Amino acid sequence: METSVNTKTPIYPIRTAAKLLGISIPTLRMYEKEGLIIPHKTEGNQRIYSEADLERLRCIRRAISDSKISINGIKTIYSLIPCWEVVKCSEDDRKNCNAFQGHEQPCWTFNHPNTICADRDCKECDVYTKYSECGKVKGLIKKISGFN
Amino acid sequence: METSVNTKTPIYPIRTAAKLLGISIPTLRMYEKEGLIIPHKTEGNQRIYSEADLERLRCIRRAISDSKISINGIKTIYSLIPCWEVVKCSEDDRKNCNAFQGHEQPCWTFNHPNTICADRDCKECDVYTKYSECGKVKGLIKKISGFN
DNA sequence: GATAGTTGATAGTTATAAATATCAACTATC
DNA sequence: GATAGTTGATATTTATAACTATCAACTATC
Repeated sequence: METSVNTKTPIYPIRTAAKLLGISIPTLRMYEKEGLIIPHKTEGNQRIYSEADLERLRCIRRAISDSKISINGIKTIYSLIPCWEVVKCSEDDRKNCNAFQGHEQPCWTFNHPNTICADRDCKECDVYTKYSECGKVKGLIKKISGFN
Repeated sequence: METSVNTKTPIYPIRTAAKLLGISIPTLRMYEKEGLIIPHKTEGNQRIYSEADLERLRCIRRAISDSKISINGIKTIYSLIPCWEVVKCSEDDRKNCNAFQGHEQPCWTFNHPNTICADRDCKECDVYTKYSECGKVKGLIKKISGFN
């Protein structure tokens, strides 16, 4: 168990995060509303970002600014992540899962009643943390088909 | 072997296709330049579209106008289609294949020297014809992981 | 308890992707 | 061979997604 400060420790309030990324505070809130990012929150509901969150956000910014992929495009790409292979959910889970059925929203933006994910915290889940960019998504698709 | 006129038979010149879709001729040319569509061509290099082409284009239009996915987003999504599972290419093929490695362009926009695809006509390939929309792409990803 | 920073919401701005218009050179059809 | 339609290329327009500013109500820190 990691106890010291690491890349996942939330430390930056929204103003600092925005400044480090070179964007405005409302933009950060929008990315969250769109389901691209899940920052930590304080008891008083204030957002705090970790170094890993910033890295994820830089990745999102590259997709938007450099690769010219729209936010809805990014959401759709995230929705293609084969999450069922990552969390190893059951056939019943998949039947009950809106994320498995759809292709508009990332799985972590859904409620998951009656699935293995119901008890889990999406922002700690590998599906959310490990496949933030296209190359990694494609890498996972290759992997589940037996290749690398 | 199908001999009569079917959905894949090229019949519409560009003006007709544009009118049927409610878009301009330059827009149709742009979609082709971006690699979203591969229309048939006459001996004199003029485009002719089939009913299947129109259906594909309607699907692209929905992605852009309704789902708000940018053209580069659509290209990226197409690049995630696990084509290697569809054409059953060899490990050597995959090593030599820019489509397998990348995630910016659909595989049918690449030259495929030194792969099984070198001899094939991409616009007849299942990769191009069968996975024109997101739901179908996700369906294929599910399938190769053993589910439906 | 006063100051600084946050919240979500709405209204407004801006940057630019997507679409169109126009062109001279070429192809098709009668 | 004349008319209509096409080609690719470049320049221009337009629609709007992405972003920002501002607000009163709330939270944090001294």
